[in-house]
Amino acid sequence: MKAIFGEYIRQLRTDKGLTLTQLAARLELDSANLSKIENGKREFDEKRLIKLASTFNLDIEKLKVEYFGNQFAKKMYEYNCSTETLIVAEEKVNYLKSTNAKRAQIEFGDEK
Amino acid sequence: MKAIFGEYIRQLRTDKGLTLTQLAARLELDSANLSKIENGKREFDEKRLIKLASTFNLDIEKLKVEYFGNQFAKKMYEYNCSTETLIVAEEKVNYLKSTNAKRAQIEFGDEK
DNA sequence: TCTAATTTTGTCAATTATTGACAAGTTTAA
DNA sequence: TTAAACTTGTCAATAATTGACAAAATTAGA
Repeated sequence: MKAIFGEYIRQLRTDKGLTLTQLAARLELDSANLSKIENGKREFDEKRLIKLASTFNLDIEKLKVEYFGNQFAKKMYEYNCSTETLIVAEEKVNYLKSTNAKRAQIEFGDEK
Repeated sequence: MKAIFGEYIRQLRTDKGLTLTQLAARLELDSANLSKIENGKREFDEKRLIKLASTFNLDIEKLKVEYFGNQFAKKMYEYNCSTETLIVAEEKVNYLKSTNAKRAQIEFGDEK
């Protein structure tokens, strides 16, 4: 289990036998900063998820699960949130989807 | 269902018959900015959760559920994350708790 | 209607956070 | 050793957030 996203990147990288410098070049960042990311001292930026996926041939959907899963876990750990938080989050995301689906229908006038 | 935290604040505020100015004073912010928060145009800052709880006599744990639940839902909606994300988040937060509990034991030398 | 209170919107400087970059250090493995 | 790989520290540049205020719009009561 990798509960820090950087650990996950390090795993991918070392499995493929890449150096920090090599992967950093692919991701367009400094190798020193990639080192910090892998060691949990900097955040990995959302905008590089796609590059990461293509570099390692990963399913972007699964990568997002890993990335945001870590992010939420970190917050919850930091603020000592109850697991109820996640149930509520699920309700709310479903609610957002349903209301915005409706809104989109109205906006595009395809309510039939 | 309130899927925007600001809507939740507005509900609390109007239920208690407070004006923006009155609540803003309690929360130590500008009423214009509180208006934006309630309308989802600015974020409510974590550091004011405690003031919010005490103003409305809310259980801080429940308030955190509401706050972070909204926050996670927003991210998931924005990035179109699968609900699998939340399952993974739960696993990871449990993992963090168990490993850091262990680490704390080692640090404080109270492994007995 | 008129008016005062309330709320909303726009703007912008100040603060704060994040990032990119580079140098200098340490560790690792041949 | 020593060269490559990795880590750490620093700092200016950039970006994001915040606080503050003015002005406009809305609402509610007289």
